[in-house]
Amino acid sequence: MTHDPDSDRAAVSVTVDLVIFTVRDDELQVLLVERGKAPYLGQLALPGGHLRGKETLDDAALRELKEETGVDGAHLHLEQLRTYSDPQRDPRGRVITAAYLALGSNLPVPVAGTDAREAYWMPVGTALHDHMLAFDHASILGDALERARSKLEYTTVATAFCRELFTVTDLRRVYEVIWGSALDPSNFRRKITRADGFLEPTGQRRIPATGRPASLYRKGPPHLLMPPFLRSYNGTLEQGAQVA
Amino acid sequence: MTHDPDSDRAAVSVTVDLVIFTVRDDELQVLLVERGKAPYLGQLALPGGHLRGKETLDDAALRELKEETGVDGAHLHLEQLRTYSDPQRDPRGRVITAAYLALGSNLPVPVAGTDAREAYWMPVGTALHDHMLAFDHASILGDALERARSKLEYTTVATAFCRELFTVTDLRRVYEVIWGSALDPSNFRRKITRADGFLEPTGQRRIPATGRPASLYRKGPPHLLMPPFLRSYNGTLEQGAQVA
DNA sequence: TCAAAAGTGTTCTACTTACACCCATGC
DNA sequence: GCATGGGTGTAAGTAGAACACTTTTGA
Repeated sequence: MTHDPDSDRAAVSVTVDLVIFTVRDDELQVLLVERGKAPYLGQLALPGGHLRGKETLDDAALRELKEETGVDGAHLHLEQLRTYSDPQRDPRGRVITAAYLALGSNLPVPVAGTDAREAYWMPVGTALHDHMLAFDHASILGDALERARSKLEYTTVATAFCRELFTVTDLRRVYEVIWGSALDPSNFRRKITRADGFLEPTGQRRIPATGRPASLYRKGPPHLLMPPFLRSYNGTLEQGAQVA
Repeated sequence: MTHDPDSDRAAVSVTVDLVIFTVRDDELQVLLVERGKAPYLGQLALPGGHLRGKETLDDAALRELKEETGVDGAHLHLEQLRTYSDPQRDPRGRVITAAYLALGSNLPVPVAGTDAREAYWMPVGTALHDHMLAFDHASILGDALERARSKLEYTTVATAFCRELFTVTDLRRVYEVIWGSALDPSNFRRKITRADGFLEPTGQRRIPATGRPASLYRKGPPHLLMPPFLRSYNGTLEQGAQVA
């Protein structure tokens, strides 16, 4: 916010990139678009676009989300992830990008975007392989994945991946898919049904193909999980980016 | 990162603002500068400056930190907090700012900055009162405070507030000052001396004015605290910014 | 009656909490 | 000695992990 008239201020373009996660086919998938022009022509990239004159980054993220998925943002979780600013990240010039993380359920198979790009859902593991993504998007995607994983520990956002009505088992599958590990059904049920405000009972039930019907719940308001629901102890992992 | 040649791209200036925290006089204090020009002439603000052509935001944050405190960043913790982008946040025009959080110990009383601004350490509680800060800096400072508080739960960054050599009680005071609540000395000691890699014993001791000498430790490498060291249960607080 | 999934109960262990108590130093 | 802070021990309560067991449905 200050004040050095003699410094060489960068002429900067600002974009917003979206990491849109959903759970499909028992996998965590991310929405990617095929680039229609250079650089990285034909390669896959995160959806995104330029910040406009009168909007906040949040506005821009919501607008891009709507353009790419047709979803209006009311029923999904959207949060700012981090801003990426390597001067070399875009060969065309100085472009910094604010990355956003969006978590949703039941997101539509995307239609062609505004400039006729093809968009696809792809498993996150696949997208992270082999320099498949343009720019620094693999790095952004990696950060988003870690953020999603840890948010599942400390908050109730996992419900953002579920439909309007869902069972405890539906929610457990979200955790299992995103954490990549199996959870004990009994302990999971106890934990989250006790956590105040995580689930709202509806009294309705869902009859499965086979087996006992399951109670259906609605998501409660998003909040912190207290106590948190920790992944199994991995040892020592650095949390968050540190500069120095 | 994309691709709408016809959109009205914003002409944006990019700055970096620093929330530099230190513990002085048993209080959490933040470094503020007195603005030397309009807008908000004479008011207090977070130190910061414009992003330059060939640097990352991290580089810019380190540079500003050095300019404001003379500290070279090697001995403190620095991380990106969030980017603030309200179109009205700066009356001069479109300026978005990437806020950084810096945690340090024993930071010097700042000298006059490059453009002869006065800089002060001020208790965070005081700085948050009464619209004292320029721009949206009170909001940034509030976010930084919450980030610092929660990082103390999940990581070992609290040692960033301590000098080279410190006692368990020194570290406990950091937690008490930042969380604003008293902690049981016995349980605190057990918890953090067990946490692998939090503290490195030095074999040295410090003789206090009165009482038994205390063992001196050095900080271990920063990492996640597992299991975390949770603040006492506050109920339901929203963690992190959510857009929709 | 059987398979399958939902849901409950039980035991063991580990961690938190609260607090009593001992230790090492200066005065 | 005694005051002061450093440091250890311990018992009660709570939460997680593992897993046996019961319930409810369709076939």
